[in-house]
Amino acid sequence: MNSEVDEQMALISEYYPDGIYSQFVPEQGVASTKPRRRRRKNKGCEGGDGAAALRKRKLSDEQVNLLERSFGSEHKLESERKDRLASELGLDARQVAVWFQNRRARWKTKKLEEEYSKLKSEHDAAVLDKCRLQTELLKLKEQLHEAEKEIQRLSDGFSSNSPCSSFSMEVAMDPPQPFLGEFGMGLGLEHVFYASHHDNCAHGLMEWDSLYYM
Amino acid sequence: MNSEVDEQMALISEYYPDGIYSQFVPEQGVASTKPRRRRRKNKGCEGGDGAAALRKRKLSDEQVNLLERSFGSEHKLESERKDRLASELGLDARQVAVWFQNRRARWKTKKLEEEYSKLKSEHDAAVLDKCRLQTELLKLKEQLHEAEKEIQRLSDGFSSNSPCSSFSMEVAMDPPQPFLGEFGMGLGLEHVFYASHHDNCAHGLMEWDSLYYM
DNA sequence: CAAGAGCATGTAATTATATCA
DNA sequence: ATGATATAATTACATGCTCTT
Repeated sequence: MNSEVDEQMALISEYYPDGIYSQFVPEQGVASTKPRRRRRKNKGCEGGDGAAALRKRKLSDEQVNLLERSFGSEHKLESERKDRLASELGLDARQVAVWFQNRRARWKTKKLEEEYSKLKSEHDAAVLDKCRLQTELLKLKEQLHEAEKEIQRLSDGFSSNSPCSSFSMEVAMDPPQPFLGEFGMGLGLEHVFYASHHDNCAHGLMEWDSLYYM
Repeated sequence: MNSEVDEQMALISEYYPDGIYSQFVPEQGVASTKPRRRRRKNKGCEGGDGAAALRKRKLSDEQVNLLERSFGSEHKLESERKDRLASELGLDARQVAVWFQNRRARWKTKKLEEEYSKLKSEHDAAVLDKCRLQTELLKLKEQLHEAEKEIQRLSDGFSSNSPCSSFSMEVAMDPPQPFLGEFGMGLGLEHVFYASHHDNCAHGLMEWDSLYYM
């Protein structure tokens, strides 16, 4: 019922005459100084089948499965493994190499996404923690203030002073002390600063969606 | 001296016989459930040039520039703009659409990387902040403790009690109070938890590099 | 030094699916 | 529902880099 009319339309796509790569690009006048071509093995038209050099897209599930398993055990691909896989799968060694390159790229992207999610949740937790700490801090300062008043009251109200007490009165009013010197700095991504993003509470809880159009 | 020879290369690569699309995918005996394909315009042979059906990879700088500018002003692409661009550039409307699709994908990836960097620095700053707060908190608790002792000493040493003082003695010993209920939850990426990663200080300052093989 | 292999990255195109007017 | 557009995933290719022979 799903409008899947499969009337013939051919998915081929590419055809390598294997001798035609004419250099002329008719329009699009560019200098085209040198037609130097690199590394263009005999790929394509002498593979195994007499069927003339048809690109075949979409590897089969089995092929993908094996490739995937192989990738799972090791991302790198040495010649030997490549050739073995190629013959096992009935593919070009070139295709196997390309597949691995693309797979690595995909893996990297996915990994970045995962890391982003992880970092995001950690960050949110940290921000919440900061909130909690700040609240607690405020409460403590208040209590300390009360305590000081109490002390003042007690020591003033009765005698003039109380000996053997080295209690200092300058509490709870210390400046925020800079503290951020050098740390694990400047190694990973290019521009990772410790810029004080002055994120007080209630900040930094947005979702990855909105920043699409920016 | 910077290997920036702009020899542009002019390589074509693909050749659409534009009538030959045989469907058979010779070897690779897989089930190949359905060869269904979609939408195969008459592309290629009606562009502007009389040169029959040559696919050229690598759009020219001018073409890319215009596309890029257009993309810059708006990521979406309506029919009208697409057709206009296509004719201005001497490209297929299909190619313009494809270019925009790919461009959006690229943009998204880049954006993710940027967001990761940004989030990372914010996170690091937050962790440092937490450290600072915890230090401060400890110090305050200590001071408060001292104050309590002082109060104890004062109120015990002299009279029995002091009136009009509602000072409570159970300070600085409050439990960490859970606090994380529901918040800005479950909207962006799939799995963003508020899992308490029990990250006390000195944690969470790693770089994006190591997690390659994991 | 040149040639070649492997790899990362960028780009073009295809396939598949979902969505919307 | 039919067609156009969007996204996501794939396949392939080009190119520049590094390292090795």
